[in-house]
Amino acid sequence: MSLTNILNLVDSIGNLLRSEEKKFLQPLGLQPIHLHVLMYLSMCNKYSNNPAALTKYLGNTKGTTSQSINVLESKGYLVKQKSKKDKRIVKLYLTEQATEIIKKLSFEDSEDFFNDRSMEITENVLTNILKSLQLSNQSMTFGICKTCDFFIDEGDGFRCGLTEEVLFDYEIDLVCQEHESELQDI
Amino acid sequence: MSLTNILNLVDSIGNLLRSEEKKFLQPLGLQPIHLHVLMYLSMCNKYSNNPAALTKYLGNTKGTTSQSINVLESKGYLVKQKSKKDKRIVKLYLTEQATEIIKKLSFEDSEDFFNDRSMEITENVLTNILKSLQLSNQSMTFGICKTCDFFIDEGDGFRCGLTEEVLFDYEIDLVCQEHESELQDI
DNA sequence: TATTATAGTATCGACTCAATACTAACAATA
DNA sequence: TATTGTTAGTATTGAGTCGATACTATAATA
Repeated sequence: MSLTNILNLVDSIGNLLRSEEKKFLQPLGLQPIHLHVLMYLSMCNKYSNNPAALTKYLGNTKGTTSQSINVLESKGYLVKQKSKKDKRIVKLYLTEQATEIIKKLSFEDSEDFFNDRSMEITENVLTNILKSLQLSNQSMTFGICKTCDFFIDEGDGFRCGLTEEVLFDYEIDLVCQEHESELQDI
Repeated sequence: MSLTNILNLVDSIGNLLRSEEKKFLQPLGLQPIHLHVLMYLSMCNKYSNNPAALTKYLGNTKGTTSQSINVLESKGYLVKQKSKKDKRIVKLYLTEQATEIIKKLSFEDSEDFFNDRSMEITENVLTNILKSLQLSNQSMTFGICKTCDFFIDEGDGFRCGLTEEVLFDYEIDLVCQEHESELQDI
């Protein structure tokens, strides 16, 4: 029972998921990287749906990211829109065509497969592993809004302590590139 | 607490590991796929260190695998050797140069980070997730020798029930392409 | 022996990716 | 306001991966 074992398992599951992804994407003429872009955009918030955040998330160069985006745009999976606040920034929005693909690839929960307590512990361990890896590599944390240190619950609503903006209910479960937090206890 | 959450975590950790891998591999002139080949060869047994098994494991075509192997061979990371039993089969062996790279990339265990019971449960849940994914996709299981249904403990030694061959101690922790097993209880 | 199946290779075109150089927009300062 | 530097993103090009196809060599089978 060691961290190495767990990381090897994570890697094996990842390999398998990617291998299955490939079979699914082939007929659509898409590459794995394109699906990762779509997945990211489907779960990130309004501060994080731009090429720069994608570049950090994917670990590619910005030129490479730019090309991946162009491919997806030309195939109708996303649309670009210049930010009005800062005209250098491009906002990326998924099309209906893209969200349908993502829906097909999401897993239906088989709740009866493991007991709740085991799932909870597993989720906690993995969350902490992810965070400690992110910390030790000085990479962006890209966590979920509501788990961020900047997140403020005002009782009658939510607010981001960094941008000072009000957050709608649906936004607090999305991934943010500005996410910051300490490790949780288990 | 759901399977989807856990798979998303697995995916995120996988993305991060790959992103870090890339930074490490860049100066060596290697691609991620090459590292996966080396990793696989470092943990597979004598029935599984051939291009065909690699092809199944990686989910690529055999032509693609052949090219990846050639790149690694030309850079001195592995050597080929024709099987004497079956002259169609090529055995792949890692060089010293390759094992050094793998050593650098393996994680040192930080045992104090999580408690043993949590780690054990996590490992178990992930193992079962992996197995059920493998089953539902009819993909090769590629499990560890000693967890295989063909594995025989004879008291004074070990044996493979499929090939009938005697197994040395160091072999029973290696990955085998012929691995078969049922799901474990948790 | 003839046929079929298996293991692996060679070649080529499509495509990804990194590197480089570039433009446009913003920010800071004098 | 003009200057300088920074940030966000794009365009181009060359190296290299990958998949498809066609191929050789060996083994298994009828």
